[in-house]
Amino acid sequence: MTGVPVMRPGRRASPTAQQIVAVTAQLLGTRGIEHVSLDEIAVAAGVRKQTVLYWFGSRAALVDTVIDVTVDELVTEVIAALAGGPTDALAQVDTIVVTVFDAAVRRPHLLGVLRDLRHLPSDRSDAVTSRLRPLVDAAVDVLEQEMGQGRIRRGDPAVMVGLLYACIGGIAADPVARDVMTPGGGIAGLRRLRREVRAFVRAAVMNSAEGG
Amino acid sequence: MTGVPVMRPGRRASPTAQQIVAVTAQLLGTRGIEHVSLDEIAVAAGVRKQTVLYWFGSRAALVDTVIDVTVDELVTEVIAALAGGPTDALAQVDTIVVTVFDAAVRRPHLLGVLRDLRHLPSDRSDAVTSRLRPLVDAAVDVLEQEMGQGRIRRGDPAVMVGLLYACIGGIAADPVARDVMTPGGGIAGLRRLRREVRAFVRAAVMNSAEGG
DNA sequence: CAGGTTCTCTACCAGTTGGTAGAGAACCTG
DNA sequence: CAGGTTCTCTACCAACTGGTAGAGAACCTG
Repeated sequence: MTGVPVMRPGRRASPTAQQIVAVTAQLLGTRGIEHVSLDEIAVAAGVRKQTVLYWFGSRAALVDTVIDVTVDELVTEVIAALAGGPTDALAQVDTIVVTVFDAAVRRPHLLGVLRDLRHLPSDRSDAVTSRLRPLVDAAVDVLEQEMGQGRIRRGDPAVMVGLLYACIGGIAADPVARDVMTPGGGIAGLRRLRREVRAFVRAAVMNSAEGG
Repeated sequence: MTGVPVMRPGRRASPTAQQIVAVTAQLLGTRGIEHVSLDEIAVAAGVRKQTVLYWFGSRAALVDTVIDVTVDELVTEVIAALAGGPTDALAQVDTIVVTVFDAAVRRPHLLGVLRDLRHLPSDRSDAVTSRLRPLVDAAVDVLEQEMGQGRIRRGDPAVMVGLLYACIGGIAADPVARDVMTPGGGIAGLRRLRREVRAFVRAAVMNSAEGG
């Protein structure tokens, strides 16, 4: 009987706990998962360190919660965008690009958390992979189907999905890539960048013989 | 007059110092720049912590050296490959993809170090960007030139370079992307992955109206 | 009022970190 | 032999880390 297993059993949706998760997501996503201490989290959340531990039991448990919440947020957003958009593959790829791009620019911590997974124990990245799995599988299905109809360039659809993720994620969370691309920056730069990314991805995925 | 400014003034190419740099590059690149202690570095290099500090003065100075050496190594490799290959843009892009891909697979720490820059002070990533600058500029020149001749899809060449980097770097150092793409793994998987990446990048960059 | 929930407070712990201090031992070179 | 270079040794330091302990104070609910 470990007193507090992962999270306080009572109301898990306590405003305080939610506030802690939100603040922690921000901090971990922007500064790096392992580069933020419990004290910093507590201060940023306007709470004492003991309150953080009261709700989550340990730092690791808090990090786990934050990762899960963050991934779910991203997945939910993408799925919602897909549901409200057109159904042909090229347009859907475009929808994903725009959705993730905007999310990455407006709330950089979303992809920042994903980026840091390589420094965490592998069971953590496995957990994230499994949460992304339905979305990935759906994307693979769409690509495969449209490959059969000649609208999408033939190739391994899973690799295509991975490369799409790398393209979009790279521009958001990688300072090297970002500096190379947008020396100036600013809103106009971002708009132009988004246009370029869309064109790049479209060209990479499209079957050039068709010209869809 | 601070006794030891950055590195011991004597023979900078001391075998011991070189060994320390090599070992540290491995460790930092695979485990994360901030996740390796001086003691671990010393043990891995077969040396005492004081010897590390004797040569580099501080951990930060050692990290700086390692980053510089690593980036230079990567740049040198790419430039050498470009010099020995064909001169048309599409083939050169392909050469870069293959070179960086192979480097990333065989010596993952090369891109691993680049990946971690976002957790370091910005002057560090600026230093890296400036070291990459000549290579980036050369690539931009090539792309611009071939855009004019219609062999490369029109667009912002700097963004294209950034996206190429993101594609290749992403698949090498990102466990999420990698798991998505190569659930099996193995040498055959890597070979197939490389083929897919080449095709993806080629399609993204090529002017589909030509079919080069 | 009783009792649980939520949260703060002070105080403390052991472990790890980067870094310092200073002496001494090999080793090579002039 | 003298003197510098290279490296090890023991010992220590302050700062910070995640985490514990236990008391107490608000607060709401029955």
